[in-house]
Amino acid sequence: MVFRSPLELFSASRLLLPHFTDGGTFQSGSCSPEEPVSTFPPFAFPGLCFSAAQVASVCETLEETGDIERLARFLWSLPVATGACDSISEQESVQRARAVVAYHTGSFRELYHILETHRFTRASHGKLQAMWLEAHYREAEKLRGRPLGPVDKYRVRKKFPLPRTIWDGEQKTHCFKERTRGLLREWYLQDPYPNPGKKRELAHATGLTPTQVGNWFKNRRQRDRAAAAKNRLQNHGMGREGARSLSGPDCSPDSPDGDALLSVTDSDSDFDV
DNA sequence: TGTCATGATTGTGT
DNA sequence: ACACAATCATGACA
Repeated sequence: MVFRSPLELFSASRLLLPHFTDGGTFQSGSCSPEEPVSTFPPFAFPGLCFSAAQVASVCETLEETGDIERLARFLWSLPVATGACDSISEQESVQRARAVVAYHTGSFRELYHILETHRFTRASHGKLQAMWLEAHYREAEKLRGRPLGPVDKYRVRKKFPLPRTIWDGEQKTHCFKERTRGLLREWYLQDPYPNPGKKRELAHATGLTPTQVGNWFKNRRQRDRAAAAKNRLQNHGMGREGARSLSGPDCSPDSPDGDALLSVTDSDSDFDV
């Protein structure tokens, strides 16, 4: 019998390997946080002697097909802690496969350890980051006994930042500079619906992209409208005059909803009232 | 931990 | 294509 690939050979030999699903509990190195990362037997199946590259290739194929159970058995069959295995463990695909298996078996301690102690290339970052976050979300969810909202997830991300092994450290700024915001507010008061030319001009003046400028105006209009609606609701009982006086006579005539209550917001009362 | 302010994204209607 | 509402993401404060 000739095996054309390591995967084929592994497939043929799978009957000899442990099936952790039938009655078995595949929880190697997974059930308790204190357990060592790997409890794979030293040489579960000595008949399989793959080169490091072949092992990596099998890992990649099984990971791609999504057959996590087989991937787990294959990893389990690999030798550990012998000289020849160092080069196998060095393969990124092998570590990534171990991480995938750890994730799918709920062995989150093991997953975190793998991700923290091996440097991965950019190509793997997306998937590994998703696993890191999802694992932490699940743990937090279990702890709290209820699904996490966006803010809860944000806090989990803050508490467990991505390790640099799976993240290039690129940061995004969240708030614009005060000078930038001042400029945007000035222009908004003059025209809350700037044309593309004006947007470009403003983008140049502020150092933002035209998209950012557009987003800022969009958000601003939306929040002004929300504040106006809230105001109307509050003033409902105090008579129409009071409510009307808030919007003023020169309320932008071309505004779509006709109630553009410019800049009477909770947040920006500092500059616009 | 709840809540608010603010930048970004998404889905929908015109 | 554009404006909109709803929502997410992030940072800050109480």
